[in-house]
Amino acid sequence: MTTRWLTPEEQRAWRAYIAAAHLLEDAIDRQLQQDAGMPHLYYSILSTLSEAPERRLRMTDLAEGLKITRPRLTYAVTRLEKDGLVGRESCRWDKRGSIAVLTDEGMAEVERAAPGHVETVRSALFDRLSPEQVGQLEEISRAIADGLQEDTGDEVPWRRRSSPSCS
Amino acid sequence: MTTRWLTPEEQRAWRAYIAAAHLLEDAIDRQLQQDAGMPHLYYSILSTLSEAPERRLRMTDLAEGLKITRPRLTYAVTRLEKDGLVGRESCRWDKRGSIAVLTDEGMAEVERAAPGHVETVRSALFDRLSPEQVGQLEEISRAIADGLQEDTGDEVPWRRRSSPSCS
DNA sequence: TAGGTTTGCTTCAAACTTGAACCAAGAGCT
DNA sequence: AGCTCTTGGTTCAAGTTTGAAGCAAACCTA
Repeated sequence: MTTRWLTPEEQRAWRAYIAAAHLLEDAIDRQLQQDAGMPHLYYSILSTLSEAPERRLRMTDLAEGLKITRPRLTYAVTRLEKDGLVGRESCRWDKRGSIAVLTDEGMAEVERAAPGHVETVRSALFDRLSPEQVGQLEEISRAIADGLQEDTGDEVPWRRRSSPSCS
Repeated sequence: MTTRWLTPEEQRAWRAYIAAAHLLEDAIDRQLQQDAGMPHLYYSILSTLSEAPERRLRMTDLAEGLKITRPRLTYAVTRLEKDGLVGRESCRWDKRGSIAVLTDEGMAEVERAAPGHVETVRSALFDRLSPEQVGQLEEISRAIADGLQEDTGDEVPWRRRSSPSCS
């Protein structure tokens, strides 16, 4: 089958998206690196844990939630552990399992860094968009994510993982 | 001033965006790595050069166009040069300058890899979006990019760089 | 309950990215 | 010309990411 090339509109959209994505991720990484000494992903890990029940999550769940590979998460958590911001516990129900726990220090760090981070996200993104555009962005993002996950889609509600606290 | 936290809509949009961006970039990187043995950025470099006049561009212009840092570009071009896909020329008007040139082999490689890449972009992104959404995505991306560039904005049409070909 | 497969996570080497430091060449004074 | 400041590009060390192994604990299925 002959290639369906991108239309001019699609090309423009694609290039604009790539550029914006680079610029945005850079801006956010830079701000967090400055202000909290860690890249965006690491902050996301802390932030995700801070909202989880008992501030703890299994590695795999964390990786899945953040859409990153497990080796990447392992590396990140190892560093955050060295910094004293997270700890690891083993799961007593599944001895293979490893659970990341946000320490008090980690929680404090999230709370300290959050305002600056939010301010950056706001000024770089939401201050530039109309409320309709915010909705559109969500729609578009979901469409993309849904499409890319349906292949890998472990959407099996039964066979659920162990309880979050796992304790 | 007290932090203006994200509204629930903004939070949803932000998270959806982060997830989609990760998934999309991963999918594209994976495909290109498989099919062309290089990450997305490297392909973008080749692709950008392929459309430039005389297939050549100054390093700084290339870095600016792709919104990446110069060290990153230097590293990438060094590798692509080792692979024989690009070459470097020095600019005779500005002896500091370095110009990346797409080789014939590089051009062939872009042409070989393009269909698969486009197919991936299409199936991951554009097949999922309505024409209106494509327009919205472009708008949103431009709003973000414009906002983030106005600080750094070298939007000075005079004081232009040397001619693209620089020869 | 033994054997084979899958799952959860880590480890490893190689590739990539980052920010600071560096160097040489242009530009703007005086 | 000489001096300084900026610009274009690379280099370097430290940090991060990747994909392929590796390993042990579950999960079959017989």
